[in-house]
Amino acid sequence: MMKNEKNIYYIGPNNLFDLNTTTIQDCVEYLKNKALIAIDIETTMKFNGKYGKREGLDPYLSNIVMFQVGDINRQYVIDYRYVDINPLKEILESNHIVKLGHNIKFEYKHILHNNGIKLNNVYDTMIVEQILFNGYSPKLGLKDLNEKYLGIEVEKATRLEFLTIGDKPFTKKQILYGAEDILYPLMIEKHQAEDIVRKDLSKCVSLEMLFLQVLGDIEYKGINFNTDIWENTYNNNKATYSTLEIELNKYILNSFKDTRFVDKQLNLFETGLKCSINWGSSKQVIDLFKYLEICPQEVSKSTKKLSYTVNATVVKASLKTMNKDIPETYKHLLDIYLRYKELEQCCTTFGIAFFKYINPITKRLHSNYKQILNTGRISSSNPNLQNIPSNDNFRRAFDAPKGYKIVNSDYSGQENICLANTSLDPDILNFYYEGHLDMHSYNAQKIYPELQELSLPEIKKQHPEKRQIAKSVSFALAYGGNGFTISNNLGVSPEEGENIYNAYFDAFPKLKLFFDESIKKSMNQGFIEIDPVTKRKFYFGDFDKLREYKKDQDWKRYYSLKGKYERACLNYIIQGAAGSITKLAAIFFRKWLNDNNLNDYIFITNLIHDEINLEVLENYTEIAARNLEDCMQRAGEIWCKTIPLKADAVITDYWTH
DNA sequence: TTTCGTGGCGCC
DNA sequence: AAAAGGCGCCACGAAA
Repeated sequence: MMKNEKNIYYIGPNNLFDLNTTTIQDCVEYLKNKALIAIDIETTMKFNGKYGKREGLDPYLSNIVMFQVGDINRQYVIDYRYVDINPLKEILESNHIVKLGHNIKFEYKHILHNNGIKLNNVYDTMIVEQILFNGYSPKLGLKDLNEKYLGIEVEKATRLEFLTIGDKPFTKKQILYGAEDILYPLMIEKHQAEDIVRKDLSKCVSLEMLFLQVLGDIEYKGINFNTDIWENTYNNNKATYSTLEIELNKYILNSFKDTRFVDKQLNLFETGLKCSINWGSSKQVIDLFKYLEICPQEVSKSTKKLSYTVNATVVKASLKTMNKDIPETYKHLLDIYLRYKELEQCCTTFGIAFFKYINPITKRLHSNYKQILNTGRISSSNPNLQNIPSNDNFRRAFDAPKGYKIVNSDYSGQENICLANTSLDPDILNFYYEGHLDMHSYNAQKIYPELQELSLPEIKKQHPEKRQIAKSVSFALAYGGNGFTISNNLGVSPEEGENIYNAYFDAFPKLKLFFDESIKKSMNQGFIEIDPVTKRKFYFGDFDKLREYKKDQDWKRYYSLKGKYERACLNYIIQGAAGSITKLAAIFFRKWLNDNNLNDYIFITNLIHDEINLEVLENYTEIAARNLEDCMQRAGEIWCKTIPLKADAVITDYWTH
């Protein structure tokens, strides 16, 4: 069905066109018994661009201008500036009527902000597209899907007109555009529906549609942020950082006066020498270290070539190996440089630049969450709240507002327990059955026969280096590493790396079998079934390329891509199950809040993969903590049937983890 | 001036 | 014949 003006009903003042006009009551009557309706809104800047690009997107900084709602036969275009949409409340909150949209988290937040209405039973064609074509890097814009499914080209200039529309009446073109924005997603849904069934992704879609509301709530509420504490941390770091920079400069001036690393200043006011190195530039520091013949090398992740590097881990390792061969003063230089680097990110990414993310209205941080990554996990941006340094100096700034407490809960050993449950390796299961806590010592004991007679605490105490090796080995292997990886990481011979690899899998033979079969299954079917509950999938989008490389005997590319896919086969099922579990836990918790009318007292403020954070009004902390743990454990039970997944909640004054 | 790729590093 | 998974943000520096 194509766009048809007869199907469009306008609700608002200024009936200037030959379009049907009607009332909000008629709209309610028409929609109230439908099973599926679509909604969309157009927004405008609220403060004339005072807050930059965010205006028009951020619910606190925008106004809704147009509100579109309808089904495939009839689309209502409402002038939100003049028409109260509250009569639609029951429909929007109904659990029986599906509200469909494209990126409907946007509508969810704006309608919540402007009308206090939380959309229920939502359905998002953008999220569905991601689920259906995960791995193919699908284009997700409504424009892209219109072209793909409907063969329709929609010009987007009209959308931009809304940003600055003010109180001007709609043009006919704008009204038609508004109607299209709900008609087309409804048509796209029909095309996607078959695919969902064919690919057995209904459960995944259901989970994500519920989880969408969780993210809507989190993004809208934001998280409390104490600028004084953050700034204090910054000032402390900055002072040391500057001191170290001066020390570095002095060192160069004293020791390398006549090199290209020192500029001679010849202006009238200053005479003397100046260190020309910008220590923040890895390129310039590499240049210096090469000159001193102390620059380590590493295979670059992007170019895959052996290149010089000042990566802190690599420099530290090289410092160890070079120890006797380099002058004391070089060691001193490297030492200062490493301390300087430690503070670099603290002063930039996690410095006062962070303040730009504070919402001018709420004074809180409202991160954007990307709902579905390849593995099924989520990501956070603007700001990224998933990579705040775990150091208290930073996390103290995420404290409780007055009258509130923070509740933090995380799964203990989430990915390890997922792996134990999917692989069912008896020796891993045994670790849990016997109630051990220290997985790395346990692994060390499995790898090294000489540790057989010791207890795990004894291993930790007497053989920390063997434990450390076991830790690094199990980490590498869970992500698809092999003997070569181990030898690289530990700086041992390839033979030794191979030995450790074999010792590890000799100790966990069922794990090896599970890994081998997972790879075989996925590589045969052309996709990874990421987890058995949602049946989320990752498709090998470049599978054709793989065949091509093989045909062309381009072995370099062939093995590179093949290896990448094989590693994904292992890693995605571990990360992915964990990701879905946390999503479901948050869904359960949101439901508990709704069922018990606790939405004004308890708020989810952040999700960090295996961790859920809340802000809770003081009287509700116990009940919130207990229920959060319960929701997390109930979600865990659905995936982890053999070894239970446990969550520990703490009630604190600031983010502690 | 803006845009883009890279190296580097924070988190799980 | 490659060689540990998933992200996002920063500064730099070259290209546009």
